[in-house]
Amino acid sequence: MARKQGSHAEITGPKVRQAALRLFARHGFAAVSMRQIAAEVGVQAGALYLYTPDKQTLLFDLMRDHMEELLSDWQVPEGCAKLALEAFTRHHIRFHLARPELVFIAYMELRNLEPRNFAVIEGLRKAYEDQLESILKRGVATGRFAVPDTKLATLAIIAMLTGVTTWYREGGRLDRDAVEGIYWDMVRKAVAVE
Amino acid sequence: MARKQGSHAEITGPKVRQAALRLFARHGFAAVSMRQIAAEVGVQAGALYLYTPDKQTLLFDLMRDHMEELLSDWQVPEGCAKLALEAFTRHHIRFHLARPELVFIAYMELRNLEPRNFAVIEGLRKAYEDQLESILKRGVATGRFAVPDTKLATLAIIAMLTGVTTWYREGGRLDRDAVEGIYWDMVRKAVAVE
DNA sequence: GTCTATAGCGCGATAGAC
DNA sequence: GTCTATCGCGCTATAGAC
Repeated sequence: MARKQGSHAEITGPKVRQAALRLFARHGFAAVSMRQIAAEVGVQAGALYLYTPDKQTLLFDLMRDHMEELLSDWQVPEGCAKLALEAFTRHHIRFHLARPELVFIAYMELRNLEPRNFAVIEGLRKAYEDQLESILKRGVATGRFAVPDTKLATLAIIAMLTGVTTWYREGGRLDRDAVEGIYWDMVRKAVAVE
Repeated sequence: MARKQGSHAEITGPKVRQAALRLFARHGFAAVSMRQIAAEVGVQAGALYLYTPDKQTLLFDLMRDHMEELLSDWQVPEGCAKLALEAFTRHHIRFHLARPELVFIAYMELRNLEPRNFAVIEGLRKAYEDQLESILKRGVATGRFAVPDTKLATLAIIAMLTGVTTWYREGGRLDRDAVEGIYWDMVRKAVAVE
């Protein structure tokens, strides 16, 4: 397919999303201007509107794609609930450490979504929580786990695991495998039958 | 002390802080304008500057006062590490559930602080984390707790407990005491010697 | 596809009347 | 202590040249 001089749509589109991702994560959606994003990409502000209808959609697309990838990347293992819980724990940490900026945005910018967009993201988030809760329920039903309230335990575990993104830094004291192991140890014990 | 007609400094000052608290928590610091705050208080935008030098200070004062109260409200119990950990857990949940808006702001608006203000808040946050870590270290030293890494466990526990503010609603399925008990059960088991 | 220019608006903060 | 008025600026989004 022929390409006009100065035409870089295939490159510039992703670069716009990438720049928005970095700046939203660093400064927050409301604090970032379209001019800043354009400067990061290396185009004029007006040119951004070739790649997104508006600033809100830029945010929503980042969050929706992130949540959909989180869900599609994960398959509940069938067998033993304990193995499923370990797989969930390790996958959650791996997935979140691999894309800290998206995680941060998906967590912090919910209130900047328009109501319709918010509902979509909340639905995806709920679906993800249900994955963990079903594992906990399974373990409780088979007597492998002891949790007083599966819904609350689901939220507590996800909060604990997601917190890893607030302090983990590449090249720090612990590598990713070590972090996974330590968190799994705490999760395992927290739901254990005494 | 005589009061001029139309003078309401003793009332308006706190109302400004209160309005800023509500609006920052709901929409985020960067998304809230001084005009919105003024409208909430029932004065004109210019009048706000009688009570704060600028918008940044309004945010910083809310966060600093919150963190200082969090610290001053808490005294580490001397004796048994397990009792100290239970006291910390229950106090953390009680304190956070009692002021969800301040908690939300202290957590979400760190990146909107100027560097000097950020350093102050980070210092207070670190001091609070140290309270919990010292309890965990004490328990590990006396063989009451088994945690592979006290620093990581500190952050994991705080993340888990603070997460309660994201879902707890007054008048919901569980009251505050029940929530405290359930979280304490998970924390207790997570650090337990097997 | 990207540019320049700009419409139309809201912002934080200040000045000065009352 | 609060008001009105305003400065100077930056914002999102669009129009139209190239």
